[in-house]
Amino acid sequence: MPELPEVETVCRRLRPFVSGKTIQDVNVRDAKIIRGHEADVWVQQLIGETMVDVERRGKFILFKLTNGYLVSHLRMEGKFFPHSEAVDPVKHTHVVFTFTDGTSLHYNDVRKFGTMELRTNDELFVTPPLSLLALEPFDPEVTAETLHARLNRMNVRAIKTALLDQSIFVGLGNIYVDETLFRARIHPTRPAASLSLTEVETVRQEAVAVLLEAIERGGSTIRSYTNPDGAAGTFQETLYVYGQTGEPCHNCGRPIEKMKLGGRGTHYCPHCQQ
DNA sequence: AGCACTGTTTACAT
DNA sequence: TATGTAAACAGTGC
Repeated sequence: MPELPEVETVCRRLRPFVSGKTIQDVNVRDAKIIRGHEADVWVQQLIGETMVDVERRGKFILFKLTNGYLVSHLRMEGKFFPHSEAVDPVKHTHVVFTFTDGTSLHYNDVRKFGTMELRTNDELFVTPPLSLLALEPFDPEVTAETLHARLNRMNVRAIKTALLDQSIFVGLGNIYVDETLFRARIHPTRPAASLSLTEVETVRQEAVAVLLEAIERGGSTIRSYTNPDGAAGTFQETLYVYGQTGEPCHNCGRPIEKMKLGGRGTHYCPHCQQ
């Protein structure tokens, strides 16, 4: 489901809801979601903790606790739903946080790919998964020079595959990487090492622009994504290539094509992206 | 009915 | 080491 803009939207919604709330109980209905601890041990560590803030790093949600962090990744279908009144869990509700004020936070995940794990303050950024991430895409230290140098070290890897690698560039997923490469007019199969410094700068700028515009629009709802209020995003209305197979290209009018690259559906304009 | 597809990541084989 | 493939799971659409 979510790429960086969707995760940012979720964090913005959850922040005012959970901040300052103390965890009274946690009901783990499917332990598969919990990583690093047995579920009962994990629950005991959380009870009594107060959620101080909600932060985002890449596509990860960081619930800042009185002691340490709860790190969560939604993967394909994970969703957090805040509830002000008691609500019964539904079929795909796997974790329920109940706060001392009677409100609750439900984690639903149809495919059960999502994860939650605890980290101490000291561990947070020096242990996986966060230690494996490149800098945030909006960080001024992410420059064409550093990115170009990194991409140049690769042998045959396609630029799309490289940009999806969160250790190289953070935040893009399958929708936004296709949109980025269309806007940059770069073919997704171009070897990453073949891009000039100028082309890398164009890609970087377009990636940042796409991510920021998508955040502005509350993300993209293609099939199942909603924000924690159940509302859809609107960025899907402005997609140029993702899911636009056969539709006319906004630049040249020729049909958008779809191919398979690295196991992912890949949308592009064969004329505008040479 | 059965197969291919899905917004992610990573374990494993080569 | 780096890269490609399969797998985790459930649902949808052809």
